[in-house]
Amino acid sequence: MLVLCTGWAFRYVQLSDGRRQILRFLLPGDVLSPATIFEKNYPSWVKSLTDVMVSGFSRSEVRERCAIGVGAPSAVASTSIAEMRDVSELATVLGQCSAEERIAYLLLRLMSGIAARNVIREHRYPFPLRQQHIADAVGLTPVHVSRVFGQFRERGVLTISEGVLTVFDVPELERLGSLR
Amino acid sequence: MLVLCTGWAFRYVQLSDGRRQILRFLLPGDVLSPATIFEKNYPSWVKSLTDVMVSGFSRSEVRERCAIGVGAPSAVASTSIAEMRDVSELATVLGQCSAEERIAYLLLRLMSGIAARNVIREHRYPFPLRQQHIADAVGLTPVHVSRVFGQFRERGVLTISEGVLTVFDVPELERLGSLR
DNA sequence: CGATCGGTTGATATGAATCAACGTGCGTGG
DNA sequence: CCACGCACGTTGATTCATATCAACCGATCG
Repeated sequence: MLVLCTGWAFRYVQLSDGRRQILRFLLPGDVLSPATIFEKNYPSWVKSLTDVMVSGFSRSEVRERCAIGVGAPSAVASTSIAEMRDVSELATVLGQCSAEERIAYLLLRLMSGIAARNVIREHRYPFPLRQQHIADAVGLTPVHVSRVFGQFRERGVLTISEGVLTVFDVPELERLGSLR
Repeated sequence: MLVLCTGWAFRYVQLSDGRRQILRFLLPGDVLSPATIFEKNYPSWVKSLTDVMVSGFSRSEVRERCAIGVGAPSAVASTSIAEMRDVSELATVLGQCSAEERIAYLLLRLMSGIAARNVIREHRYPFPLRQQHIADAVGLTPVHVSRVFGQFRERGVLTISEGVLTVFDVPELERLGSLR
């Protein structure tokens, strides 16, 4: 079982015709592929976005700690649950929401993840994603992602530049991106 | 923990503006909401499609059996894994695939589930879904679902009528609906 | 200095949504 | 038994959101 220690990465599915779906962006502390806790050969593709450090627990180690019971069982359970909830939400967003809503949703999810690990001032979030990543995560074209960001900029909702996401209008972003 | 004994049902997410995403169709033997095995208050909506029978295991019962270890731990693990895989696949299909591909995918998934529980002859599958359900599952409009079915019919791929799905051209359906 | 990458922008095409009408079967109440 | 309403599916016309194609720009890098 691998855990991301520093840097950004993402887990994804690759179709043979080149399309890919990014299922989750991984931040420090995230398990690369929670399903492998239960099943050894669960196929799962991960790529790094930035420089990255990873550390590993063996499955037997995890099982042992679960047996002893020092919080490991609940830790395993809660990351599995979080995983389930996240993917279900993603499916819901992809099935039901417009381009704007999808992107807003993704940004909010990322923001809360980033904020949990960094001190955020003035709504400026470190943001290493390329528009291609966003496109692959929300099922849109990079050029359409660019257009949506253009609109967000014009409307004074947010900007991204030089690896920093700056949000001016959090309520508006939440209005669009929270699955009410 | 609730298990479906007879009949069809589905698990879904309801957004406050009326949109809903069907996450999974449930067939006999399926756990209504696997996440509740781990977390008591995991919110999860289920509706029945046909008349239905359900039976319940208490969480303590499950935990006990896991402790004794009569196959229960691996059963819990494998349904959780299957669940993860399914939702991830759904997200991938919703993010990357066209209307035809989405519907083909859904039908193939359902067919394998049905075939695992029934004797299927001449590719005729019992099929209680309304087009609205399909629409909510694959993120399309009911009228568009109707059009896609119309094309499938014209091309001699399949028909649905009177609660029976008949597939004439399985390879074509697989060409469209398997995430290669 | 040219090449490549990432993003932006415009023109156009296309897939799916929307709006609306219609048919059919079915249950319900008169 | 009939008439009506209603749910479900189909079909056509039109609109709208997003994709596609293409050109361009600035930064970065060998």
